[in-house]
Amino acid sequence: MYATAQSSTHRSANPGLAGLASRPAQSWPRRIELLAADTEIYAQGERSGTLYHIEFGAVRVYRLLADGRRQVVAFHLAGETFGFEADRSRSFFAETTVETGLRMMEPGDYDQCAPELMAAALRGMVRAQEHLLVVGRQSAVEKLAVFLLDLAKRQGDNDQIDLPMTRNDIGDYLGMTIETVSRNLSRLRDDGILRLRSSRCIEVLQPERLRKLCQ
Amino acid sequence: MYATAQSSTHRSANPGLAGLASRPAQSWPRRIELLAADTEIYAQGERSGTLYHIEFGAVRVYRLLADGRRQVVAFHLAGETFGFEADRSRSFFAETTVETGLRMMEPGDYDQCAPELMAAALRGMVRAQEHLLVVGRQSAVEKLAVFLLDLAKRQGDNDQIDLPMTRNDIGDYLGMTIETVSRNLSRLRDDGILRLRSSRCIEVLQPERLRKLCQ
DNA sequence: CGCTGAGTTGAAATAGCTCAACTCCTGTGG
DNA sequence: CCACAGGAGTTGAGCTATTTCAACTCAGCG
Repeated sequence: MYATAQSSTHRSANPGLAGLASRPAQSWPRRIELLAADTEIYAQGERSGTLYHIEFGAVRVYRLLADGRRQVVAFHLAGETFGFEADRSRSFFAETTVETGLRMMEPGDYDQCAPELMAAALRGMVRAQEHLLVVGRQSAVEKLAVFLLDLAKRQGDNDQIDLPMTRNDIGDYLGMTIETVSRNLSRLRDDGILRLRSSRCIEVLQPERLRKLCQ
Repeated sequence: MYATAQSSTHRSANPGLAGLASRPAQSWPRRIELLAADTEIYAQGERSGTLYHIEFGAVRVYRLLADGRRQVVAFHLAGETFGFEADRSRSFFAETTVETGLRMMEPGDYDQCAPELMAAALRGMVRAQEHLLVVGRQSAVEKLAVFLLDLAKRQGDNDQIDLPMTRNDIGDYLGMTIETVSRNLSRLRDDGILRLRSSRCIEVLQPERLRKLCQ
């Protein structure tokens, strides 16, 4: 299931920019684990502790309700670190969304409490709370606009956006159905704001108008 | 605007139980600042750093959109600590929802990085992400059930729940309108699950049925 | 005792959901 | 290299939960 890798598709242009702090390279092991798309990294209830640094690819972190409804609480892209938990056991599931290269780190003890870990944890909290505003208080188009601009920024502010996840993932991240995602992307396309190069690649034609949609 | 206090209404029965870790008493100053209801504690953009420990009362932490839509990202009750930020400046607003007693602490430097602060920050992140599931993926009744059970637990699992906030606050916390909050509370009352003793006090008549609603 | 803000209830409007049909990739095997 | 199968995405039509707008009640307070 694992293999050591040095190349893959879906590589992000700009590691280090993104959400959670990137860490000094020497503290991460050399070895990169290559995981296929849709591979489980950890599951709710498992013992927590291990942190992960994404070399390339993307990861969804999510939670489930009993009846299968799913909320993706975060996507993590190349250059980002994830796996922080408050407890000894995982509160969430983590899976790759595309072929992904990971470095793993056993932080020994959280109480060692490196400042960078603290910073990353705090950033994770703020990101989650900002996401709450989007999910709770914005309309479908607004949600998509925020999502796309966030992705664009994390990929180095190209007007070409790579979507390393399905419409289903996006829907479960933004709290809406796959059909609503699709319809509203089409709407943004019809308005001349986006061009849908392929289902996994979007070109932003009018960034200002997209930005205006975020409020 | 401030005064030193030793008593107030809306005191929570069970400090220390709640969301963010309570800290060793000696690290907090003796002095309690008394704030009236709806008093600003800090605003978005202000310099961050200060942490707050709630002696009694309640606080809402929220974010605004340009057009005034509001998302309450967290309520904090007696015994809880709040004020963590990832940045040098505040990402959120914090206000009292009722008359509240606070102790303030300048943590000098976050990089000192006490393990308890790390733990509290991580719990904050997990709470926010769990809240995301509720806001993004649950129906109005389900949201209210989760909200009430959470409040009950934090108040010591009485079947009497004190609501130290308005319907507006609740709606902005759960991502719904004040009318939907009201209608669904009435519905739970009509179903015999709740008794609305007053607009700020709810008695849970059938906890199991309420729990079942959460999925 | 009446005023005011909070909460409740009703009716109509609507954004997003559900169900269903259809298209379009993509990748696999002949 | 092509054909075809299956999954992912799109589009349509009708439905429904929630919102919006409005009227009304109630509790607390000067």
